[in-house]
Parts: sequence; C-alpha cells; structure tokens
Amino acid sequence: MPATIRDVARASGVHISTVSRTFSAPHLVNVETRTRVLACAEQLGYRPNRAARALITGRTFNIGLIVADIANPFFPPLIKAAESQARRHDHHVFVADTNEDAAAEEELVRALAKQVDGILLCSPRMSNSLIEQLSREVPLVVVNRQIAGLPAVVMDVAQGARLAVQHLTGLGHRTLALAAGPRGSWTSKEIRRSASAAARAAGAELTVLGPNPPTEEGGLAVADHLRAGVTAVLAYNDLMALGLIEGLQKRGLRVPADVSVVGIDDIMLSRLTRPKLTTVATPTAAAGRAAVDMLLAHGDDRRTTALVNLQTELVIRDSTGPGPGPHCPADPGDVVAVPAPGVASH
Amino acid sequence: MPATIRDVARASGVHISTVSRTFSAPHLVNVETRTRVLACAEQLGYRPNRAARALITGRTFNIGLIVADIANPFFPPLIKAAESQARRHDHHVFVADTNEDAAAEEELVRALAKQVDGILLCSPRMSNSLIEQLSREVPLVVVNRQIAGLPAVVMDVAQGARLAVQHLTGLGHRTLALAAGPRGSWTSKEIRRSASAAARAAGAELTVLGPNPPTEEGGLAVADHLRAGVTAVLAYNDLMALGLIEGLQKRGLRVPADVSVVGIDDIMLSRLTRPKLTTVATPTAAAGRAAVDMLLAHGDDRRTTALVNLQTELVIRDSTGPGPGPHCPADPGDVVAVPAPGVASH
DNA sequence: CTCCGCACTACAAACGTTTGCACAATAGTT
DNA sequence: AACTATTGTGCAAACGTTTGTAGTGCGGAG
Repeated sequence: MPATIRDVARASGVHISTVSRTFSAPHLVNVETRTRVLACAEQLGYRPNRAARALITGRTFNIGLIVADIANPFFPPLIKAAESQARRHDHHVFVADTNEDAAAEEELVRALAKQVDGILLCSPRMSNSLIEQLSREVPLVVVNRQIAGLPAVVMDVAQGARLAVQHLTGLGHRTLALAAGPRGSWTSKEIRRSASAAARAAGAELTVLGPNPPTEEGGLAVADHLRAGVTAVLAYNDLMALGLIEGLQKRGLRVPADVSVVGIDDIMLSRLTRPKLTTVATPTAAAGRAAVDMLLAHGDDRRTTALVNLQTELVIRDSTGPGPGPHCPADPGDVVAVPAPGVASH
Repeated sequence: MPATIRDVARASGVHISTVSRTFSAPHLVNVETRTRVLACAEQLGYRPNRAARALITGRTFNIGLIVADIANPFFPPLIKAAESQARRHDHHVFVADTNEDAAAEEELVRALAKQVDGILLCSPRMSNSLIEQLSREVPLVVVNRQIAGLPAVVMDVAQGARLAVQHLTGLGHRTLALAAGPRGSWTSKEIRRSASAAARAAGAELTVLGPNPPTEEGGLAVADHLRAGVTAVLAYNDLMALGLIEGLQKRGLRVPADVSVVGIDDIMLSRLTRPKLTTVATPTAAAGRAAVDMLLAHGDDRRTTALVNLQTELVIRDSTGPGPGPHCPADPGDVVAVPAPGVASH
C-alpha cells in the first residue's frame, strides 16, 4: 500500500535507480528530472524504506541506548539529550532498560546489534571482558565506565566525591559513611576509591556500607545500618540520599542538624525536597550528547578510542551542616574542566 | 562479516530455505536436520537479520513509543512497563521525545512508521483529525486521549479530578483554582470539565488558570497569578503541584495551612517532598502494558477499536488541610474499577 | 569529420531473508 | 501392484533499496 521507489519511477517516467539517486546522490541527476521526481514522490507520499536501505548499505540510521533503569531520574535527561542529538544526525534511538541486570544487558546488546549502527551502553553492570567482546560485534560507546581501549564518556565522580568529602570534613565532620552503589558499578568503585582517599587525607574516618540497590529503598535500608557516631553520609546517588534522609527522619534524626547527607547526580528532584539536597551535579545531558557524537564519529576514524571526562560540581544546599569537629572552610581548589568534544560547539 | 543464513546452510549441508524454516517454522523440518542446523548456527554465532526479515514479511518486531517529554517523571514508569511488555512479545521499543511539540509528533510518527509494527502515541498534542489521518498510515494506539474509532488507553482523570475536588470541598474549601495543563492536552480538558462540574455540585467556586507548561516552572508561575482568597488548588500534574508549592512558600504562604494543593499522577517524587503531596494516582505502568497489548493484538482483529479506561485513586497525604468552610467528610462513593485487559493476567 | 570526455540515465546484480511450489521418498490404502 | 497421502527438502521469486557498469547523446577539440 505505501508508495515504493518503483511507483515514483513509473509516475515520473524514469528508472528506479534515478529515483534512488535523487534522494541519495542528488548531484548526479539532472535538475529538471530531479524536480519532477521529487514532485511525484511528494504527491505519492513516498518515504524511502529504511529497512531495505539498511539491507544493502549496512547502515540503519538507528542507535541503541541501553540503560540500567529508565525510572531512575538520573537517566531521562541523558536519554533526552542523546535522542535529540541523534535526531540531529538523522538517527533514531532504541531505548532498552535492563532492570539493573547484567545478563539482560548482554542479551539486549546482541538483540539490538543488527538493527543499529552502534550502541550506547550506560552504566553497565557487565564485566569488562564481556563488554570488550561485545564491542567486537557492534560499535559500542560506554557511558559511566572506563575501559582501556574502548571509547567512553564518564563523569568525573572521583573529583565530585572528593569535593563532597572535603566539604564535609571542612564542616567539621570526622566520622563519615559512604552508602555504596550496586555491585558491578564502575562509578561506585570510583566514588569509593576517591572518597576514601579524601577522608584519609583529611584525617577523617570513612566506613563503606553496601553494595546497595541504587534506589530510594536502598537508601532507606542504609539508614537502619548506620553506626552511631556517624555524622555525615555520602550516597552513591541522589535517590539513595533521599531515601536515606527519609529513613533518618523516621528514626528521629534530623538532617542536617544530626546527620549531614550528600548525594550525587543532582536530579531535578533534589531541588524540591526538604531539606534541599546538597549534591554533586553530573552533566548528564552533555554526556548523552557527547556519547552520541562519539558513536557516530566512530565510523570515520575507528582508531580514536577517545575518552571524554566531564567535570562535576558540588552544589551545596540544605542537607549538610556543621559537624562536631573544628570548622575549616573547604578549599574549592583544583577543579579541572575537561570540555566535551561536540558539546562546546552547540 | 557476521554469519548469514547462507553460511549456516553451507556449514550444515542444507538449502537456505531449510535454515530459514528451522527458525521460523521448526515443525516443518526434520528433527535431526533441525538440531544439526541449530548446532551450526550456534557455532557460527548466527542471528537472523531482522531488517531482511522485515523487508519480506512486513513485520519489524519493533514498536514506536512517542512521549511528550521523557524527563517528565510521569513517563518513565510507563515507558518501562511498555518496554518490558513489548519484550515479552519479542518486540523492541523505539522511544521518541517530542518536547511537547505537536509538529514534532507528526514528523516522528512518519519517520518511525516504516520501522515499526505500530506506534504508541502518549499524551499527544496534535489535533484529532491529524491523528486519525496518521492512523491510516500506521497502526496507532493512543494513550491519554480518547478519539472515536481509535484504540486508546486512558486513565480516568475525570474521576480523579472529581475525587480531588470532593476531597477539598469536604475539607471546607469554597474558593478553588485549577492550574490547567498545556494546550492540546485531552487530559487537561477532562480535568477541567470534571473539576468544574464537581465544584459546581458542591457549591464551590473554581477558577481555571492556564494553559501552562506541565512542568515545575509552570507551577511556579501559577503561584504568582493566584487570586487572593483561593484556599485550594488542583494542579494538572504533580510536577506543577510541586512547583506551585515552591512558589507559594516563596510568597510566604504555607501549605496546607494557608493553601491546600492537590496534584495528579503520583510520581515517585511526590512521596519524598515536604509536605508530601496529596495527589490522584494514575496507573501508568498498567497503561503502558495495556497499550502494548492493544497494539499487538490489533493485528489479529482490526475491528476492535477498544478503549481501556483505567481507574484512578486519590492518595491523601500532607499537602491538603481544612479550609475556611464547614468540614464535611468526603464521600468515597462510586469508584468504578475498569481492569485493563492483559494486565490482570500477568 | 572523428574522437574524446562529459552529463545523464538505464540495466542488473546484489543485500538476507521468507514462502509458494515442485519434487522425492517413504508409508499407508486398496 | 498401483494408487494416494504425508513428510521433508530444494528451487526460485520476491521484498525495496543501492550501486557498479554500460550506454546514450551532446559539445568541443583536433
């Protein structure tokens, strides 16, 4: 029923190859035949069939986007940005949700592989080796994970975690806890590493609680396992931080009077809660755009296994306050900006 | 480079058609050849090329999902549910975001049409007639809009709005306002109609403010235009309600002591804010599942232009309190349950 | 006048599948 | 013994494109 290239050819009295070229290589066809063809195409409502085109060119003009959990407010801005950037390159986006399940990730990558020109793997929970193997089957850009030899976009959560810990120790907190994220999360490892180092450097104690599911419930659970004496907690993400606050308040502790809480991500949510959450802002939209750009540039120049490292920023709101120790203002110091390629230009 | 059906045929010493049938009609091929073929396929890492299959069968095993704004927390649970339901039917999901723009909707439907077996159009802003026209080009299921003759899944926001208004008038509020949603939203019209009727029935006054963008900012703006004397506001959605509360507090008004606020949607967010939001819960996940089921059943039996009307529910939390008038407990009355097909069975 | 190059277009072979049809071989009826 | 089913497989056409190659007609250079 829908018009094909053949219908257009018949209507305009040319061969199908001429119609094809009218769309894919206009400069090769005489201007007056071209306009005639275009007119017929327009009138018949002809739209090239991408499946057929993909079959012969091998390019689908689709990209896959695999996330751990769409319902986690961290992802939608990233998805949205990736999508609009993809559209700018005339691509469409398949979104898939793994429910934080490593096995589902592998299956989805394989299922999507044939239908897309490449896949954005966001916050993967798979092993590095599996990711490397998959990247041989389909172009891959990894987001929120750094793997040697693979193109990746990461947010500098290490820097963010350090700033957060410095902020807390600067406020006089000496006994800190880290509510870690899920097993398999590179980000969680980074945060742990960096937060531990920063605490040690400031002469504070930091105990790690976890792994936890990166959700409100995960944060709630942490509240129950918090040792007495802990006066400040850094959470793997905002959702956990909010759950944690909820849990602390349920137990009669006040935030930030009794316990300070810092999140990571700066989801929209965090501006609306009471107290407003102090958090490490991650540039998720920029990450989405940068990842798409890398994926689509990848074809031109496959050697470039680039790494984009996006700067994070500490946003101080109302969930952190002075601790028991001496108060010394944090040193905003050595923040290093690494602009994302393809982001600056827009 | 990737193995094709031909490679498998060669390896297992049969014709390609036999390989094809091994996957698409296993009962037609001898069990021992079948196992041999499957073994070869497995070993070669063969995965059928969906584009090629789509070309000849006309079925892509993909569905499109078009939403107004992924970053609006209302949508992710719907997307997630739709996706997992689609996967249960061996389908994948294209997600597209229109940025609340009617023109983008049309373009996206057309662009996706050839790549999918059908499209879920969520909260469309287009005109009815345009939607009807598009539904002739590609199978469509509309979510959050009721159009005669088209399959649709709607949430019974009319009922929800009525319950909300009854709740407020029952608390003694006499001067109400409705913060309307965006132009072109069927849901907003429904809410307006129903809320007005309910207010009239209770002898209360209800003024409509809007249209507004369905965002936090939209709600913030409404706070500035609120007439003195209004003691209760029903918002088009939770995001606006939260923005509204923010705005009211900025102006020194307390919620619910001075003004009561009710939202619609019950996004996760609403449980975490202070005060916790009283809201009309909409079963978004059920809607996503039901819509997918309708779309995929649609092929079997094209005559059934079904309508699924999902029940909503008033969730009373902390953002509503007594008004100036006499307090009379609301009548929970005539709540009608319309279970979604395909939901009950899972 | 001939030959070359140029601009344009037609032809046909692919891309990886599915599927109606024909054929062979086997088993079951008369 | 010659039939008819039945089962399994091969053959080839189709799906809607792209693209390398060949062919046409033309203008200009020699």
